Amino acid sequence: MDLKKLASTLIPDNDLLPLEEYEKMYPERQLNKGAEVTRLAPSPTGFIHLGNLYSALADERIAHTTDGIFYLRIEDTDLKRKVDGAVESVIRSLNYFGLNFDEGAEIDSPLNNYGPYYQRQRASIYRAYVKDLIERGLAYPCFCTEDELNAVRAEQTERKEITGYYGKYAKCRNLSEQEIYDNLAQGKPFVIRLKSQGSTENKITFKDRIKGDITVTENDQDVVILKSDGIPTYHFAHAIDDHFMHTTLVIRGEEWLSSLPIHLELFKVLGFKLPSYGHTCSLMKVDNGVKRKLSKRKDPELSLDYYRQAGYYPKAVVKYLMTILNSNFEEWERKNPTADYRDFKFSIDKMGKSGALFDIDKLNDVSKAELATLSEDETYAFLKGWVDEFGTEQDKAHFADADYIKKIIILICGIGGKKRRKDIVRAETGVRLFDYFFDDVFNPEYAFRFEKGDVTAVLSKFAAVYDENDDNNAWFAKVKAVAAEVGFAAEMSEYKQNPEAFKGSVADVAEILRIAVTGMPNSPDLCTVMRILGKDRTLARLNAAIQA
RNA sequence: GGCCUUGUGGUCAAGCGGUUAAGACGGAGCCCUCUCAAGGCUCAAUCCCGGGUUCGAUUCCCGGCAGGGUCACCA
Repeated sequence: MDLKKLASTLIPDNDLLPLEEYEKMYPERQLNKGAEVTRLAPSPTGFIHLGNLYSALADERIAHTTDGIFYLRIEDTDLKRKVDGAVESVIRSLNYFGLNFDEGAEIDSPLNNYGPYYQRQRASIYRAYVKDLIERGLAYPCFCTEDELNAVRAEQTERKEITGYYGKYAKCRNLSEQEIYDNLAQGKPFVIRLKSQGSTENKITFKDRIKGDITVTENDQDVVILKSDGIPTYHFAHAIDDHFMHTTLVIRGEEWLSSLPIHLELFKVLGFKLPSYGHTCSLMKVDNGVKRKLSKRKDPELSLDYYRQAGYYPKAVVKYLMTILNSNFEEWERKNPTADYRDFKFSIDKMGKSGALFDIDKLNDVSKAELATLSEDETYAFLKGWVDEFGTEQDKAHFADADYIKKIIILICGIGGKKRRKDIVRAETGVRLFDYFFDDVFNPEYAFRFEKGDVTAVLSKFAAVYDENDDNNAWFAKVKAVAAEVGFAAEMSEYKQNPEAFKGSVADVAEILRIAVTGMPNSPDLCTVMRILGKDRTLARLNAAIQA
């Protein structure tokens, strides 16, 4: 068979360059020894999720801790799944979480020498190599229809055989020259398949950077490398792109492990050096007692927007992911409490081999700890940002008064005290902590645990002596005095020794005041709350509670 | 089902033939205290099962069992 003729019939393109030219166009990168080139290669199908961020973080950390390159390539070979704006969304999302690309699609960078970074724009490179494979007898056209393929698969399943296009099932593999040209003449659509040289008899031990040694069999499937629309499949594009873009380390989800044999064969027949691979395990969750992979459809917590809406501090999400990615990260952080997480020596060897359950409790803990490191200005800026986007109209109005809000932040976060408070876990719930400082949303439930007469006595007696200029000691002395007057123990120690002798304790008196002023039995330092509210509103609330 | 892969407290996990089997989150309790939060202290809780190998297995081997992944002209 005249393979040269077949190749130019199948791939008639006249804009293809000799293969050496492509090699020259994409020379070796000039990087330091040990520098890793990693990439995020999403399909523009929609929005990036937590799983993507998880592996992107590994990519980004590895590249940037080795003085390497982290780039963005768009795998848009499936036109059916393209969504407008997806690329910008990916970049924006990653930036929001503090990850930046050095190079790639839609990235403004002088390093963009390995593009185009959209696969659809790289068609001629792929086609040149497919053509070469055909000429070398390593690829062939296949005219099988979808129905035929489905029928074969059904038959294979029936007989409990391995499904796919291989061996005796590879009908078009041995088509005669005449049959091929007849089919072509009839205008039948075709795909190009790899003529696999492998055999499942042969085992290959492969070293994965995350999973360690993995035993796989050689590929024997005549996989499609060029689809009928002339665009390559993922497998082929992966081999070509990661070769020419000089990716040194491919980090991707473990769902790719099963197609690794295909990639191994592709790199081999193409004569390319194999990059190293690290297959990450998926984030899991427990659903009805069953552990399963986090799903885009079923699990809102997989969406990155979920975290933005819930008001998680972006760096907290990243740090949480770091704790799963490298379990020694937390220990390092305890030893270096003020260091930037980027100073941590990220190591691919420390990455876990099995899928971690997504743990919202842990995230919450990381998040509140992270928020507790911010100044009042930073806290204000963060909460304000959330309020502007997701808050109610009242929230927006409240947060317009920066000075007032900052006073509350200093109280709620314990800024300036010995120990920071960690009341704010995330903005969505944290903003609610401000509500009782605003009359328009203050809506107390007076759940007093004492007799009306005692409550009224406490409230009115305290109102009579309250002075907003009192410091905490003076203030508390007055609370104690009121307690004593109404038959409550002024000292906790006295009360504990002899509880029956009193109606309650000074703590209960404080509770009554607190409920009247904040509407809740718990709050941060009441004295400060009153001072922030100011004398008039404090007294008004005290009186309102008496009336109620 | 075939193939690949994983299996240490509820969760994330150190551990690499001999350990009282770290630590963190979560839980319980105590202390502190005007409540809450924070903080300090304490407690409960783990090596999937069965065979080997070995003086000795959580660690090595084999077999079960259980989980996960994957079997497209999607990536």
